[in-house]
Amino acid sequence: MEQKKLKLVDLAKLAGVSTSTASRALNNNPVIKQATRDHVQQLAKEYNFTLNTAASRLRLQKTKVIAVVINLEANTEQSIDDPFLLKVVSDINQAVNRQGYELLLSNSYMAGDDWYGYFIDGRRADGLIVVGQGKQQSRIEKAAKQGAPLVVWGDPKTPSDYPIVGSDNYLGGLLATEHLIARGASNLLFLGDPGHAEISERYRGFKAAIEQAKGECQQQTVKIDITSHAAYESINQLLRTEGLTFDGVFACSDMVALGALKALKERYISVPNDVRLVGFDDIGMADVSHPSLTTIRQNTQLAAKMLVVKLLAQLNNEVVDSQEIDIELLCRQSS
Amino acid sequence: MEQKKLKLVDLAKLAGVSTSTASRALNNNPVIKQATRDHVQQLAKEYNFTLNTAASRLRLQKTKVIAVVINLEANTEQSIDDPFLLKVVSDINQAVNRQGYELLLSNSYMAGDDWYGYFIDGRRADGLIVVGQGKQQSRIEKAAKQGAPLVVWGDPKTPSDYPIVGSDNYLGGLLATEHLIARGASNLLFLGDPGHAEISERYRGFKAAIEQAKGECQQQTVKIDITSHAAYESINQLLRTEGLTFDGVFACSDMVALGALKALKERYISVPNDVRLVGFDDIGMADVSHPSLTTIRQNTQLAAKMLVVKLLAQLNNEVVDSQEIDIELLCRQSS
DNA sequence: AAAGTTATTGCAAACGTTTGCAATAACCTC
DNA sequence: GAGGTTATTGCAAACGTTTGCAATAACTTT
Repeated sequence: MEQKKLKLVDLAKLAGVSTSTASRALNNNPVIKQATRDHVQQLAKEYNFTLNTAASRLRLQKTKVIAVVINLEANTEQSIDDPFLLKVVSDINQAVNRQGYELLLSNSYMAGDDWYGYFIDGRRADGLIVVGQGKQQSRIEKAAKQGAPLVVWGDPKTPSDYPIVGSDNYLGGLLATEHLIARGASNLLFLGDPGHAEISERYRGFKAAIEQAKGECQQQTVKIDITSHAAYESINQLLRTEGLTFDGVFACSDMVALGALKALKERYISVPNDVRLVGFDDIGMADVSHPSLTTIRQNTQLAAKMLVVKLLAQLNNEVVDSQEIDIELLCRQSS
Repeated sequence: MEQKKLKLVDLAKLAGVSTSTASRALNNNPVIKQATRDHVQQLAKEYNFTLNTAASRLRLQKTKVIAVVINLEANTEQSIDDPFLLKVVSDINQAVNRQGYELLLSNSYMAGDDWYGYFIDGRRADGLIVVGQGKQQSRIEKAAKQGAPLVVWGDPKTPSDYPIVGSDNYLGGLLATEHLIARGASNLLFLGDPGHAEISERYRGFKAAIEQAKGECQQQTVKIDITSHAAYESINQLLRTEGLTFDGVFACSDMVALGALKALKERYISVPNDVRLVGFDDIGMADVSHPSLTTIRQNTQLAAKMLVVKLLAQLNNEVVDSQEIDIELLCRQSS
């Protein structure tokens, strides 16, 4: 069953041409006569021929691979299991493939701190997509400074030497909060970690909306890790110690919102009647939860496409900027 | 900033040894004097030296890469966004890295039908982990027959030429259903697609539990795609046309369970009082939903580890079998 | 101190592509 | 049909490692 692997030279022999001709024929090089090209390609199909990518990469000095690295601080942040992040990765995977590249999935465990050395010098990938700005960007900056083709999913407003693609988080926060106010909330709670780049923009939007309301609104902020569990705990805690001191919640992510929702429901606080709740992301669960979750939808599919396009542009030595992706308020039952 | 990439021969020159010695020193080959090894490794660190993996792979004829291919029929099944599948991939990623391998994330879009040719002959990876048996296993079988080192996440009871790692789905179905009955349900509904390998085992467990109950139980089956949306729709439909004809639901996955839960809550049918509900998987949301979801927990972390171990064993020419991973009933509020 | 071991290093070939350049084949033009 | 142009092909080098084998260096032993 297991046959000897066919090499280019063998295929060439079968076709009765030289290796160079075979190579060019496979790559559809127009310098080769059409008939010869067809013949070689036909044989390649017939014999299930595949190029040895290792050899090819060595010779070409490029890999046709894009590395995706998930950039999370180990302890406190969103975990790698966060459904939104995984969705982003999955969308990037699609986008990468559509451009004929392959996707090397990586985390800091393998790559260490020297991303340029590991991926680029090591010829593991031609470029990097970093998912998650994190709180600390030194590794990204270092890689960029060394000249790694690189693009980041994060907050596009952050000034940087490298392009960042992400949602308009400020606008998202603004719209979400305006919506809460419009729905009658006047004691607003922000649930999230303003120390985190993307979240801080959402927080800025939150504050701006309250500002606009000219003192009609109270606000408070509870700083938590970006997990549903932390949200659940902190809302519970808050209700226990202070009682129901708010009637509108802007959660920095849907997972956080769902954690909060659970805590509220357990105490028979009605959403949306007693408390209006808005999340962020529009993960699959937002629609399935009951009440379904009003949220700011991030267009991850478009974002993924832009990430890849911008990365390929860099490989092509073009200069590219950061880009904001439009968001959208999805009004559902929770508000 | 961008310096010329250091090659092994340059590093050797710096160390004052030959390329061969440098190579062996880096690989910690004991034939090289300890002092020399230290010296070379020290220099490598200092100059941030990285081997060119393309060259290395060409020479060694192996890649230290494992390909993960998500094997889903395009149209009807769980989507690639399914949180459980993504969790599995994420756990595999961890396990792969822990063994010093890298992970090439792939779907059938790139690999086409000839996985052996694409991954193995093409020297893109040393072995394959296939996630999802799917309904149709021909591509897997073909790759296995051609001698691809390969291991599958799926239903381990399926007879096969290749090792399958997965949960004891039959037992899971049995436990879930016994639990429903123990909680007083007697009109049971199975929600899922028994045409799918893993689900069919869960279904077998479901039927077995009912059998045990000696005619005390009624049963019905609603065949749906494995998505929360399909579940929501079908429960809605069922309630509309037939009314509440069941008091216990075994959903073939948590996403399905959550979709069902939403439909029930919208009609003010109490879970668990009117209807007891059990899911499968234990995704993150199971705990966050309200009521929290009783479910059969799949130990994906252990499974991922076993998948990788078994794949590496194959690379080592050992013969390996399928393996069942223990499951566990997590009793929460929905039952 | 010569001969025999053993520890350590270096030479050179090989892995399988791609491509610059030279060579040949095919076609024109007058 | 000789000379010129263009279309098509092949030769051979290069990409950067790793490793079998031969060579040398460093010890032992007598």
